[in-house]
Amino acid sequence: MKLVSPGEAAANSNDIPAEAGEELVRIGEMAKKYGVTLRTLRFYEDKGLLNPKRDGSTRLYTRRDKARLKLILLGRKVGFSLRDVKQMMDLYDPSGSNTKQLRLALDKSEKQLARLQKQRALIEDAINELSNSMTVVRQMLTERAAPQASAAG
Amino acid sequence: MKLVSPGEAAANSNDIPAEAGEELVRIGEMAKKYGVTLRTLRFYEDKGLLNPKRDGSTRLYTRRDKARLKLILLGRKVGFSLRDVKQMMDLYDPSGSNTKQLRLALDKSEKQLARLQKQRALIEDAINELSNSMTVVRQMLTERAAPQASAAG
DNA sequence: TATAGAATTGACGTAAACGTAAAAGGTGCG
DNA sequence: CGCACCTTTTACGTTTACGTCAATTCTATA
Repeated sequence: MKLVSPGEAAANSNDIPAEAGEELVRIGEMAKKYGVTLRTLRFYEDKGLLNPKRDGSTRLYTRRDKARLKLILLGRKVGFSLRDVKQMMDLYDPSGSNTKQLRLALDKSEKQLARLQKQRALIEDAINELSNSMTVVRQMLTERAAPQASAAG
Repeated sequence: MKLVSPGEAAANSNDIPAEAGEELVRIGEMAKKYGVTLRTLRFYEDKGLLNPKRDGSTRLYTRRDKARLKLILLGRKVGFSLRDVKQMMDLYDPSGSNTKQLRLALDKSEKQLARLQKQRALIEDAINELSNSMTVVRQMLTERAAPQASAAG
């Protein structure tokens, strides 16, 4: 079974697999395409997030795997754990309305949004505290002559 | 050697240690006072951030330990690692102007501030992406009747 | 055919800041 | 006197998402 040679994923030669049109790529291509490492792809698979076909032992990623990977990456970007992502994806059923999946996703999203907002607040707090401290330190530096036991000991 | 009995740290009885005025507290008091666990205090000590006296094997925290702990907690609040905190505190010299310490602190603070601002940006990004996704999902839910292969598979 | 470049599985390592359990020694109090 | 409570040290466990070998096999190409 031959497939697109590395470096010309689009320009397919002859000798196309069984079903035409299926854009199969190997792990190297896949990794480059989405800016992740091979380790990451194998890890995701190990965690049940991806499920590429095999040609012998070689992984072959399909269109579906790409879609799923995109979702994973989006999920991670917005701060979901891989577990969460998996949970949501596992609910996908191509032959239904996926109401449950969508509800779960929405539910998790609301919670995640709350977490993110909380985090933002914490970070802004930290920024303020840090800025204040910096002002104090700068002060101490400009008038460095008074070895006041400022704090540490 | 007796010390303040648990529950009345301020109201000192007689039988004060050697040097008067030294408010010695044991680990339990200390932990309650600063809202940390015993484990945390021991951990900080193990990492060289605290250095309480001992009465036999019992830890006795002094005023200095309290000042240092305050600094540690502030440091953690603004996102410094314990290593950073230690590095800065280790430069403290009660008999000097501590210019080096202050410069290091300022230097680290600037970097940390940058990191925090970057994080805030990332979080805001995430919040936006997530909000958008939620809008889409809500849409799909209200008009759930079109089992479009939205994404996952 | 030789060799460089992919790919595979397996498995330990990492980072941070503690949590938690175990086994045992001190201490005040009723 | 005995129990409850505090403290000690030691040391493995936790969490998350991979990184980093290692040893081996496959494959493409000159």
